[in-house]
Amino acid sequence: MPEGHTIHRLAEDYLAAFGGRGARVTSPQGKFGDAAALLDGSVLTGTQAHGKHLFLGFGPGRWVHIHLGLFGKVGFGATPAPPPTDTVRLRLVNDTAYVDLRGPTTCALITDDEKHAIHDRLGPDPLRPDADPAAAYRRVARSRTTIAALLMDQKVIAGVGNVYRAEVLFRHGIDPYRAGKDLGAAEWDAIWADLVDLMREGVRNNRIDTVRPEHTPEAMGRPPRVDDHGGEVYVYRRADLPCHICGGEISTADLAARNLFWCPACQRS
DNA sequence: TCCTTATGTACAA
DNA sequence: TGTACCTAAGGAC
Repeated sequence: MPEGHTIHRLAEDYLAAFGGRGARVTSPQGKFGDAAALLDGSVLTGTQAHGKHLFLGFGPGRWVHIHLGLFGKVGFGATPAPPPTDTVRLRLVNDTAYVDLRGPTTCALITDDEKHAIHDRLGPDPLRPDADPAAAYRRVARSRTTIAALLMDQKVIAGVGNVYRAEVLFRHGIDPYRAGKDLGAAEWDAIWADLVDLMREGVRNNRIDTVRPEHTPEAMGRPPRVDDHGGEVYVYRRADLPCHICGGEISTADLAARNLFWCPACQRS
């Protein structure tokens, strides 16, 4: 499920299963049909991720741009591929593997120029080696917007979604409603470094885990548990449950049409 | 079987 | 700020 770590993992997985070989390309659902016919039989030459955007390269100047949005899902499997259902927007098949893309916000064949335009409107991505955290901080430091909203703004920082947003603010004891301009450079650097660590682990494990070893259920003498999004977290979707650290109730609120979760006792400043 | 919900974004007003 | 888009799972009836 799609925050930046998922997309970077997909870039790796698409390349591992399909890189360097010709693939059958189809769009059983039809919306990508013309482009699929054009790409059918061509070789996947490289993959890239920037934030929540995935790029599949099929030769020079030909990219499939994928954004999963809220509902998009990707499923890999070994051949023989089952008959596709009519929601499969894009299917790749080779001798050994198939992969189905369903429900993406975007699946489009684009040029180099169009790809550049997408990179240009995205902020630095903690998972990319070329990322410049200072560029993100320049925007944060002059904004009256809350830090919770800024972390979700892909122009400011690319790849952070609702889970990492909530979790990283908890891990740093920061009130989600604090204005960006009131965040110090050292605080930003710490948040960025933490996101790099957390999101790299997310790519490795293909899930979001944010709970430090000393706060796991085992360490705290509670029954083991995995949150229903697939990993172990402090606050995301834990409204009204006890905080792992202080035992107080986790709060939730609407912020810019998304669910915000935080511990008002642990995140006071 | 229907209703709600979701780790997202873009556009209109 | 609200709404539209796309899909699937889980819970209520």
